[in-house]
Amino acid sequence: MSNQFTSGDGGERRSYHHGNLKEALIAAALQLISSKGPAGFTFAEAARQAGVSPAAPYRHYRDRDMLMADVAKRGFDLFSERLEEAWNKGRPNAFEAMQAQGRAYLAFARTEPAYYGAMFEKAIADKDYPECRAAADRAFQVLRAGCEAVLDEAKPARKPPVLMVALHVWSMSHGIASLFGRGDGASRSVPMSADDLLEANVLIYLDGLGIRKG
Amino acid sequence: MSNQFTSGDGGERRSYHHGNLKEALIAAALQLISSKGPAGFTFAEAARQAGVSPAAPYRHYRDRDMLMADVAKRGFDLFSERLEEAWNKGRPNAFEAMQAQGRAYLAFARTEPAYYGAMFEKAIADKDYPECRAAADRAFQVLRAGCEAVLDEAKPARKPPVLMVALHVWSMSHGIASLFGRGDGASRSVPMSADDLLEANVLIYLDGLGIRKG
DNA sequence: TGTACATCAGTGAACGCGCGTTCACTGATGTAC
DNA sequence: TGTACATCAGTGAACGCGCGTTCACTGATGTAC
Repeated sequence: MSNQFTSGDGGERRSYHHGNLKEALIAAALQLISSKGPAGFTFAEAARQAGVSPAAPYRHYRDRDMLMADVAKRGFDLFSERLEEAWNKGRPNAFEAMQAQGRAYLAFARTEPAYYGAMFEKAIADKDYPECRAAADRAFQVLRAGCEAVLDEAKPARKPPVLMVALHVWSMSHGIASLFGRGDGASRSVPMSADDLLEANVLIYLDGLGIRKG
Repeated sequence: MSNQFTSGDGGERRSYHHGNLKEALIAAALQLISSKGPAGFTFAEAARQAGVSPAAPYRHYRDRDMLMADVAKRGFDLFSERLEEAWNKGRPNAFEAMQAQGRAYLAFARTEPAYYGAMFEKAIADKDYPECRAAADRAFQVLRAGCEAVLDEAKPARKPPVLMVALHVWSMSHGIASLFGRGDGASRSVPMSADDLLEANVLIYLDGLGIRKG
């Protein structure tokens, strides 16, 4: 199967078959979501942008929502990778690695607002898309594993439930990302960067758990 | 100006003039947003639900987004009221009052998902709607005042910047509300209530600031 | 108190548009022999 | 190596639909005198 799609975005094809339509649809969806929000993405326009008739996408996705769910699923997969990388197997130590993970969280929301929007603002119920949900769960497990390692390393006097800590870290990250750390212009302006805000929040929180740097 | 709108939802009018169309449009918008999300709300359907021709809303709002912004603005106003009530002038003490405010935050997101969606997920830039933005700022000031009172009451060894603390409290609340505490079914299921999660998060955070109950 | 009139808040028909989706179809590709 | 054929991945025309918005209009209301 030779790959005949062209490199540019305008993309006139040379052959009857596109050769890479699925990927092109995902790319178009991301571009549309990032410029007009998850609600502004349409099947028809994605097709147009991929240089293909409006019926073509149906060879690859059952309907519009299925494509949306696939975007979200891929977003979660990429998100997991980024968090995993940042975690870097807990080096140099769990405490530092967790800060890096927090920065990676915000970096993802900032640099991939389209994925982030598809993941958290898609107007479809993820219970109808098990693959998407599973990918989301995997991403959460990465966060959770990090929290567990931090607790194991620090051995605070009273060890809190790992799940609770992970949910807290997720909430703090997501709260800051959605209020102040979006790549698009929708974020409120405040006199601190989202990164600084999250780092401080997590540090104070860990302090409250009896965990200090070192 | 006699008020001739009928009590029921179906609402057949008796006269040529509606008498209360603006309010009816807001009500319809809320109902639509809560059942189909902010993106699922249309001007035409709001008119239909108010029992009025599709041209009528233009007597009250310049366009669809203007109505959306008004819903968000009213949401922020109501939100401010609820937070203010819960704060109850800092009684019995600032620490307790802040917990009550946290519960009120989640209660608002849970019982008024339509307002909450309009406030935080409307796909319009609030810089274009100064009244909406001003209402949002007022709501934040309520949160901020609460944080300031808590700091004043507790006088921790090192007093952190009030603005930072307020942003943290807002982020934690919003993070938990949007991930776990929506009124609609979109929330993930976790083995703790959103209320418990937020209370614990704030307590641990305050502890980290050197502020303890009492 | 009655009446003329300005203003307000609706009507309803129409417009152009883009959407999702379907259909019978066809060009290109890969494979069996 | 050549050929017949199944399958795959497109086309393009068409459909019904609901949307936002506009227009000239009209019924109801409030007010000046």
